Amino acid sequence: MLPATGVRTPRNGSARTRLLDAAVALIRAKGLTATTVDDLCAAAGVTKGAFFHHFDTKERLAVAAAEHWSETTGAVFASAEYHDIADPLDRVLGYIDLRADLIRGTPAEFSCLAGTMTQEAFESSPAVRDACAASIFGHTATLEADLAAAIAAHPPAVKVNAASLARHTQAVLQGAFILAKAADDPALVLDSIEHVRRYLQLLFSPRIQPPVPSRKKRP
Amino acid sequence: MLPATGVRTPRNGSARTRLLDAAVALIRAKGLTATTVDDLCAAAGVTKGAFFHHFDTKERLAVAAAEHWSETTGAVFASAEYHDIADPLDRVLGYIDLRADLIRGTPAEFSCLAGTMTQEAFESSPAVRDACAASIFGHTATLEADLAAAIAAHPPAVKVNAASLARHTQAVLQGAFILAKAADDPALVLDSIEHVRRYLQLLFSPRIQPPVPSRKKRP
DNA sequence: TGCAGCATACCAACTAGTTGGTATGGTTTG
DNA sequence: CAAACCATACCAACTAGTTGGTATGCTGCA
Repeated sequence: MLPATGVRTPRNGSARTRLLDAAVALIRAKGLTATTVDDLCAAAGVTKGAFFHHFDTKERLAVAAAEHWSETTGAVFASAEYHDIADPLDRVLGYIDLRADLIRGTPAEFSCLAGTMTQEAFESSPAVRDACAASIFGHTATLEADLAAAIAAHPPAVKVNAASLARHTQAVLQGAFILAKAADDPALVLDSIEHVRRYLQLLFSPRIQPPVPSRKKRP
Repeated sequence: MLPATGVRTPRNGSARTRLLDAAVALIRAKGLTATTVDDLCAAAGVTKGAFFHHFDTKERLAVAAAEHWSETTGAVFASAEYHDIADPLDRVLGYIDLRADLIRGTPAEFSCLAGTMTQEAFESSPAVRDACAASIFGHTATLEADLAAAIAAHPPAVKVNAASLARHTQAVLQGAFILAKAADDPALVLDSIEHVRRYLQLLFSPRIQPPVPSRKKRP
């Protein structure tokens, strides 16, 4: 017989997962500090006892939320179709186009949890800051491989670094999220995505007189 | 004789200005919500009575801080030397280089107050969000004129919009601030600045076979 | 003398975190 | 196999401290 207590679902990790999902949603909308433990409990449909059973402190929850965020978004990109594209540059552009496709709904729905939390935690909470950094730079790492391959396959006229380029794409997205929030207009994100896309195309497209490498070592 | 009460300086707007300066510093470091009224009063060396004499609510202070930020930073850019450069594209690049020069100290010292506050206020406080938007897009407006002139003087192969390009440069900066905060490394900002700089150069540099305008109107 | 520009003292509501307890399912032991 | 034992998951009520905000009074200047 099922107990009449309602929400009770003593299944493994139910309350924990609900709290993490609530954290992602609330922190993206209101920020970390403004999201109270009571807010989180109400949104997840659990009590404070449950909260502090799973997380020692609110800070620990924030760290766990960043990890949760990395896992869920990581899964989305890992299973995306652009990986199947043969040319590495096209793969990178496929990634860019995917990012554009994901801009739907309100800023709170498409913006980055890690980027949002970083602003509030970078000076006051090293643990949260590091978790955010792991999320952001863990993501750039997935792009970096394709960019390195693109550089090898289509050497740009200018010397560029794959890691730096990967980080730049993330910076553009993070910044575009801020402008979109300020203007309350998701279209601004698409604009900036178009600009990085063009930057990559210009960078990798053959230029006037590509400086033919003299190849002294092996004639 | 100076009163023994110490900090008393009843000069015009003294407490108000000190509160605004404190707000800029504290909010950039800790965020808006985490910065308490008591924090602000302590940093400014005034009491709560003074605070609420000048600002009805904490939200009003945040709005005033955004305006204060616009004024002080606006003055810096308005008096900058890059305006003297003849060529509009070089003027834009001069602006970019100035932004790079301004990256000194910690992220809390060089990052943007408006961008930081936007993240926390965009859903919960329209007044603050609008003040941040005014600050950010007011700044892009100053760049937009030079970009429009650059487009006219050096027509890019691809059709680009001056306003969109101006916003993109801000997005890059805002996003780079976030990455710098996450990694605790100001150099990441310089990296991204270098990328936008190169984007602009590639965009405006003559391409392979610049599509000669047919000029039907005036032969 | 009136009023801008503060200071002091205070408060109600909220905050993160605690306490003591219950329900449930698995594991050990007689 | 069942009773005893125990760990996990959760809950309701409480607390010490903090928060934004208020009420009221003082003080130097125009």
